[in-house]
Amino acid sequence: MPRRRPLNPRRTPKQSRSRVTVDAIIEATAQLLRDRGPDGATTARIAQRAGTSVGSLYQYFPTREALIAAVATRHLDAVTATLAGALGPDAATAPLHDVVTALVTAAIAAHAADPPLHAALVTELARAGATDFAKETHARLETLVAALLASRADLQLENPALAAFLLVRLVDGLTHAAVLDAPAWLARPAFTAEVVRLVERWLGAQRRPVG
Amino acid sequence: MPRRRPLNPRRTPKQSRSRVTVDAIIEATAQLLRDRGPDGATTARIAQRAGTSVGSLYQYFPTREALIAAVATRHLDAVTATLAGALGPDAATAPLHDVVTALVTAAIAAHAADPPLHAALVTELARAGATDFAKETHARLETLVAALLASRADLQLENPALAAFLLVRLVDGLTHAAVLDAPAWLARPAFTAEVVRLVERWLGAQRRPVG
Amino acid sequence: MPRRRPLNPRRTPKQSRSRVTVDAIIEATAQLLRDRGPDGATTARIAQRAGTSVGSLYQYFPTREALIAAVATRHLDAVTATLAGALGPDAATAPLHDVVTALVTAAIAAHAADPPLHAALVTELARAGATDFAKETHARLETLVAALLASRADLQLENPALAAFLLVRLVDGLTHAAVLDAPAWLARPAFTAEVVRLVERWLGAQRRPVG
Amino acid sequence: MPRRRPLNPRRTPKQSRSRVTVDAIIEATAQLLRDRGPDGATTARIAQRAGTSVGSLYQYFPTREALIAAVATRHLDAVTATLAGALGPDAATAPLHDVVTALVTAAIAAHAADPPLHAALVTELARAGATDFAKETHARLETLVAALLASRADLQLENPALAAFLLVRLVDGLTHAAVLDAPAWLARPAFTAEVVRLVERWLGAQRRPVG
DNA sequence: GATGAATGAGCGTTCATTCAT
DNA sequence: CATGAATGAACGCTCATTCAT
Repeated sequence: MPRRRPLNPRRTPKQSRSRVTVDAIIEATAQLLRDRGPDGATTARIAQRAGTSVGSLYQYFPTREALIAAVATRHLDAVTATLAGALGPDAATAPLHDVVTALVTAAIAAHAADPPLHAALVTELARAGATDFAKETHARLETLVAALLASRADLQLENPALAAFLLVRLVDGLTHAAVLDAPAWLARPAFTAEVVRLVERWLGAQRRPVG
Repeated sequence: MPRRRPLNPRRTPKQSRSRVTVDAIIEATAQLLRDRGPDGATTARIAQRAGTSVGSLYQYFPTREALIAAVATRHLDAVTATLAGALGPDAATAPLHDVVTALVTAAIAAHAADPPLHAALVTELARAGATDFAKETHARLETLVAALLASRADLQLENPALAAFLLVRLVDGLTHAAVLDAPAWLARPAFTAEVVRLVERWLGAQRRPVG
Repeated sequence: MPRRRPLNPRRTPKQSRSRVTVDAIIEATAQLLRDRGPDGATTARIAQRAGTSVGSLYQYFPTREALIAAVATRHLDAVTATLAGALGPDAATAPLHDVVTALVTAAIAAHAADPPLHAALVTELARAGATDFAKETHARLETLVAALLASRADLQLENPALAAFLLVRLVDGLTHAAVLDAPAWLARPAFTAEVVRLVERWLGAQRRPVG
Repeated sequence: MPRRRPLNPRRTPKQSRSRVTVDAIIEATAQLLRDRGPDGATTARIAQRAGTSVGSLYQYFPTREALIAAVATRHLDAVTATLAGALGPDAATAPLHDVVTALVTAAIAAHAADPPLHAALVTELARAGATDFAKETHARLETLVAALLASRADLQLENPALAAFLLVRLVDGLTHAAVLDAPAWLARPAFTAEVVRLVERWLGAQRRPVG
C-alpha cells in the first residue's frame, strides 16, 4: 500500500447522475464486504457490481480506503440515527429503566441488522489508517450519550464523560461480541434483560438523592 | 481459497537450535505486527527480521496464517495466565470487591502490555479462517470465569454461563477500547474504579440472601 | 492443487489493441517453449518477451496452463487444417496411393514445421490437467480420418474406428519420432515412401473385392 | 534449475548396505512418479518414502535428474529384457507371424505393466536434458530389432536400419497411445491382431522370393 | 466524463541443493 | 557416512492505481 492518502471523497457530487453512481459504488462495496469479506472487495469487483468502471470509481474516491470509509460512514450514520431516535424527546424525564431498555434494544438491533457487514467493516477499518475514523464515530456517540446523561436530573455522575465512554463501549462491545460469537443469545430476552439490568444498576446507584 | 490448511505448527522442534529459530520467527512476527500492522507482517520481512530465510519459516509453519495463530496463542496464553494468576487460590472466599478489582486490574494490565500487538492480532484473526481460533480463546476465559462465579457461595446467579460471557466480554471490550482509543484514561485510577464499581454492583445485586 | 481452473481464455478481445497483445503473448509463449523448453516459459519471461506485463497476461488468460492450452490450440488448429487441406475434395475417389501419400506428407510437414515447439507442447500437456485437451485433439483427427476411411467405397474395414485410431497414431508416432530423434531421415524420400508403403499395404489388403 | 550436471550415478556402490539404500531410493522415486506424477516426486518426499534423508540421496545421485534417469534405466532395462526374451532363440527361423505376434504382445505387456510410471517417465525425460538418454534407449532396441530382421533369411529389406526404426517406433507409439488414451482397447484381442496384421503385411510384402 | 487495458511491485509458497553437526 | 535444518532464487498470481482513448 502506498503512502497515506486522504479518506474524504474526492468531491461531493451534486448532480443526480453522479449521486446515483456514487450510491451504487457504496452499495456494491457494502455487498461485497458482506458477501466475501474484507479481502473480497477488490476495486475491480466493486466497479463491476456497481455497473461502472474502475476509472469512475477513482473519480469519486481517491483510494480504496476512502471508499471503505464512506461505506463505514453510511453504516454508522444509520446506527447513530437509530440510537438517537430510540432515545426520543423525553429521554431526560422518562423512567431510567425505559431509557436504558430503549438504548440497549436499539444497540442490539443496530448490530443485528447486518452482522457480516459490521464485522467486515471493523476488520477493514482496523487496517492501517482508519483508526482515527473509528475514534471519531465513537466520539460522536459518546457526545450524544453524555448529553443524555447530563440532561437527567436524577443522575449525579462524578465523571459524565467517563460514564458516557463506558456506557457506549460497554453496550457496543457486548452486542458486538454477541452478534459475532453467540448469535443464539441475541434472540433470547434474557440477554437484553441482563444487559439492561447491568447498566441500570450501575447508573441507578448514582442517583441524586431526591430532595 | 484452497482447501483449509492446518493452523498447527508443522513440527515441534526438540533441538535447541530449532527452538531458537522458531522463537525468533514468532517474535519477529509479533514485532512486525506491532510496528507495521497486519499488512506489514509479510513472510519475507518476518524471515529477515528473524535472521532466517523464508524456507526455514515454512519448515516450521505450514502457512503464514498458522504463524499468526502461533503468535496469537503465545500472546493469549500469557493473558490467560495473568488473569488466572490474578484470581489467586482464595478467589472463592475473598471479598467480592477484592476479587473484581484483581480481575479488572489484571485485564487492564494484560491489554496494556502490548496494545499495538493486541490490536493487530485481533484484526488479523478476524480475517477469514481464524474466527474459530478467537472463539476458542474466549471460550477458555469464559470457562475460567464461570468456574469462579460458581465457586462463590455468596452469588446466586440465574444464568452463570450468560454472566460469564457478559463479564469476560465486558471487561475485555472496555479495556480494549480504552487501550486503543483512550490510553490517557488507563493511567487514571478513576477508570479502574469505575469498571470495578460497575461489575461489583451488577454481581453484588445478585447476592444470595445470607441466612 | 486447488480447484480446477478453466482452460479457456478469460475474454475474447474485440479491440485491435488487445488482439495484438494476445497474439504477442501467445507467440512469446511459443517461442519460449521452443527455445527454453517447458520449464523456461515462465509467466514473467512470457510477458517480457511479449512486451507486456504479467498483469496483462492474466487479463487474458486465467492461468499459465490456459495460456499453454491456447498455444497448443493454435498449433494444432494449424496441423489439423494442413491435414484436412491435404486430403482434398476427391479423397474418397482418388487412388489410395495418392491419398495416403498426401496424408503422410502432410503429417510430416506438420511436424517438421516446428519440432521443438511440438515437443515442448507434448511435454507440457502431459503435465497434470491437460490430458483431456490432448485427447480431444486426437479425437478430432480420428473423426476426420474415420470419415475418410468410411467414404472410400474400395475399403472394407471391419472396425473403422480402430483403423482410424491406429492410422492417426501410427503416422503421428512415426513422424514425431523421426522429427525428434532422427531428423536426418525426414529429408530422405525413402522415409516417406516407406511409411506410405506401410499404410497402403495395410489398408489395401482390406480392399473390398471389386465386383 | 541450475547448470547441467551429469546424469550418471555418483558411484556404483558395491557394498550391500548402500545397494539397499540406492534401490530403496529408486523404488521410492518410481512409486512417487506413479502415484503423484512428475511434479510430485520431490527429493524430500523421495527420501522420506525411501526411509533415508535427502543428504543420503545426494550421496548417490548428483542431481534429481540423475535419479530420474536411473529410474528410467531400470524401467527400460526391464522392457528391453522382456522384448529380447519374447523373441526367443529361434526368432530367425520361426514363422514370421509368430515372431511378430510375440513382439507386439511383449510390447503391449511392457507398456501395460505400469502405465502411470511410464507416462510420468516420458514426461520427466522430455524435460530439458534427458533427450539423449531416451534416444540411446531407443537405439538399443533398434539395434536388437535390426539384428533380428537381418537374421531372417526370408526378408529382403532394402533398408534394414530404417525398417528397424519404423518397427520399433511404430509398435512403441501405438501401444503407448493405446495405454494412455484408449486403455479399453488394450484388453480386446482385436487390437493386438490388427497391429500384428499391420506389421506382418508390411514385412511380408518384402519377402525374398524363395527360390 | 467514462472506460477498461495496462502496470508491476509485491505476495505466499516451493524445492533442489548444501553443509554443519 | 548419515542427517535434516537451512537456504534463497524463482514461481504463479493479485490488485490498487493510472491514463490513453
